[in-house]
Amino acid sequence: MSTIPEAQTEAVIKEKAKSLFFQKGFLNATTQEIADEAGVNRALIHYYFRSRDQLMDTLLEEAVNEKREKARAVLSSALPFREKISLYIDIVVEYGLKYPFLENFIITETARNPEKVKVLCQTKIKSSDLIRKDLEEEIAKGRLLPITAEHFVINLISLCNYPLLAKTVLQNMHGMSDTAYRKFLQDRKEIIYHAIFHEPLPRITRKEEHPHHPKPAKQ
Amino acid sequence: MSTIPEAQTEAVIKEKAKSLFFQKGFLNATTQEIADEAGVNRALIHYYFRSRDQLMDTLLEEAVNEKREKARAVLSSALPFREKISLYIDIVVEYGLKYPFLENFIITETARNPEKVKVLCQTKIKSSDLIRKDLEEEIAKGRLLPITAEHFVINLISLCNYPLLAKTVLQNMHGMSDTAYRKFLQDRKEIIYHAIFHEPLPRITRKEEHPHHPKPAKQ
DNA sequence: GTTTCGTTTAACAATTTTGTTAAACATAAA
DNA sequence: TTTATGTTTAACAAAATTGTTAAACGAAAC
Repeated sequence: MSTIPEAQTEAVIKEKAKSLFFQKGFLNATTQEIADEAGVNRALIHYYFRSRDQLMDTLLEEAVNEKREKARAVLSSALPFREKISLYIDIVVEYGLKYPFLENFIITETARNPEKVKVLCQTKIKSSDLIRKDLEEEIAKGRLLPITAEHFVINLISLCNYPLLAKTVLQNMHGMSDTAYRKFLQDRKEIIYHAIFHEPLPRITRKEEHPHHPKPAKQ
Repeated sequence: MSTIPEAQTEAVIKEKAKSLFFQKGFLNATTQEIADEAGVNRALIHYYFRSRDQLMDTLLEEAVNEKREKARAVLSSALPFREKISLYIDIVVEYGLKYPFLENFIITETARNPEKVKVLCQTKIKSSDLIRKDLEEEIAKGRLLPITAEHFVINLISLCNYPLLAKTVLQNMHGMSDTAYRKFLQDRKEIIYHAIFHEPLPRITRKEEHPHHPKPAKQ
């Protein structure tokens, strides 16, 4: 039917474009540069995505959905509140390590095109709504100082995401190698938990703990 | 000598370009768009700045220096530690209200041109160095839970800056008008102080407190 | 008034970038 | 082998963008 059907050119283009934007941070990459990265002819980008803008929209939408799903999965789980948050930090930081410039991309694209945000957010279940009940219970039990769910979540994502956004600056300012920077972010998992709850991470550090497989529990 | 000498075309271009990049968040603005914003002929941008890249470099350098000086002024003052931090939050948030996309610009430009960071940071007095002594004293006196100066500062600037970076997204997600967003950031001053020190802001809120005039004290 | 000199402008040139298209290509079906 | 169909390519066209330049302009000095 088609040439090299298993290569899935469309997916390759998206994958390499993601790499270019989200990992290498080249937010002004041209269609030619994307094509080069994917090792395909530039016209294929138009063949599959019609225009550069539509490719960008696709990438943006998928990225936002992916992040949203990650957040939703953890925050709406049945885990105890602090376990949830701990897991959330872990996942966001790990994800940020993989795609250091994703947040930057989201922010830049939405700034360029503010009406695009409405489409992205209209069906969005806000993270703050997902943890509001838990949070209010914690506060009622006196286990946490009063704070609104909105500010709580924004504190959390600020602490997780800013060091990713500022990667280049931080790395140079503190003379960190790439491995040193990774270590730095690993350390931050505990720091963030501490800043949020004003107490150390419970028990063992949870570096390898987040599940890649469905939970065994079901009954 | 010159046409409209008091107009200071060069300064107007820089000012309007700053407005375009830092306030409106149009990070891909062309020279034509900058010229239109400034109400001048596009060639003047080359006349004064030689190339688009050099204009960008100038803006970037000035922005970074301005921010650095603001931070340095507060953090190296003789105020008590918590006063310093409180003032710092106030200034950073206010500055962020004025230039919501400045951080974004810095991050994008340095990502596009990583060697530019070295020039910007080589003489930089790190904020973490400015508060290290204070911080260690606070910790030694048992008034603050142990944390490194680096993480402390990064927590602080993360909490201050991320909500500015994510302005467009946050505003749309929570359906905030511009005034509601300003109010939200005002509220955050206290929230941030609270997250950092695990206790409420001392005494009166300090909305109008930061001095625009030199301090009376001298002797 | 004219000269001078820095500033401003319009017009031009070169380059980059996006988007289109017709032809070439490869595979599967006939 | 031929045909049909979806994919890929090179070449082209159009638009956008940057950078240059010669001429126009305007205020101050002569």
